[in-house]
Amino acid sequence: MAPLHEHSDCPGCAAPDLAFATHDHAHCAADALSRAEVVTSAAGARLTPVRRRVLEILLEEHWALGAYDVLARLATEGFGNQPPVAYRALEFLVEQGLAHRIQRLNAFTACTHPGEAHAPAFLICRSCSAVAEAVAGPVRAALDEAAAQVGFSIERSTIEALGLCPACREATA
Amino acid sequence: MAPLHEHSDCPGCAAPDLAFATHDHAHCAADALSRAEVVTSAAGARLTPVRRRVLEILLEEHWALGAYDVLARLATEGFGNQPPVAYRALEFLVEQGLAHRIQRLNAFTACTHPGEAHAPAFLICRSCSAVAEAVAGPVRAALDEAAAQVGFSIERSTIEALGLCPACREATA
DNA sequence: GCTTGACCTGTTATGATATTACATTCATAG
DNA sequence: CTATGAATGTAATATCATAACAGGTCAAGC
Repeated sequence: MAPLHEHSDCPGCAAPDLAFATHDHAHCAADALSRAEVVTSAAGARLTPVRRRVLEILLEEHWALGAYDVLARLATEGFGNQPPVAYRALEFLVEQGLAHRIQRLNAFTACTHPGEAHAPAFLICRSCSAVAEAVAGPVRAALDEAAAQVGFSIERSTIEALGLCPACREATA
Repeated sequence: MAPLHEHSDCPGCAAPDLAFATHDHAHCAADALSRAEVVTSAAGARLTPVRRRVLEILLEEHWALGAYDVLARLATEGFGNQPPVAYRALEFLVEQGLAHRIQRLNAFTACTHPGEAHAPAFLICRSCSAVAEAVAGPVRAALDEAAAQVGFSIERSTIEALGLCPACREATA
């Protein structure tokens, strides 16, 4: 799929470490939303009000939200306030590649590169909680290689790192 | 730390894909236990009865057990039957590098290479539930490189792959 | 325009995983 | 032998997740 705008025009969108870089976040979020429209309609799926709203909520910040955090937001806005409401919308977004589940945090984050095929790796700052999607190609390749050596075939992978983002490392030092 | 025996003498222990290979499991488990004694005493820690028993339970099979599974076993053997009993022992084993937590499964597995420094990667068979520790050096190196590119410093990493082990892939085909 | 069927949303209820707080027991250094 | 810190036991509760079913929405085809 072609990007909806030239990323080289957009300082921030071009960065792999989007979440850690200062950038035009309103643009970043609006772009993700419009890509979401494209992705879902191409898949013959419907980006309904709840689903769209959940994505908007995830897009507000570059960190991960628990399902119950999302649910609380939804409830104040007139949507249902039972867990399945949030879990179903989140599951849909993950299936469509519009959001990711962070296993370490039992939480969800909006995808910063929707519509682009990628097996993501996540960098999670333990100080400010920001979550960035790293360039995962080489990591995934190394993992595939390790699996191939023992005859294991990988279907899904979880690659997450916990540590300090540049800004927090700076602040700590 | 020097290994407690020559692994080249031990078909199975030499394999990186121990969990997927047929091997002398009694030996494998006994070896892990004796290494555990060494590791804990070297660290000035105590391998108490509960802790030792939890490790033995994890060592019975090469798959991951939930904290409540472990707890149920402990309870039938006269140990406490409240969650903290299991969680504390498991936490201790993880701290000592004698067990690992599998984030994807919310479960724990005995380490197959205790006493050897390693940032592990796990291969989880979705069919037989076996969990193997893969050779993770190159994977971790690639992840470190990706993190370094954006100035992120990694403290802990989670690398897990879900798929089919050689035997189950064979059986499915 | 009606029907029908698929999908989506909402709710109840429950299950699964994990932690806090505090009381008690145990091992060991002094 | 006793003081001390570590380990264990227990109750209570917090947090995360799903099963099962009822009702509503919407668009395709008649």
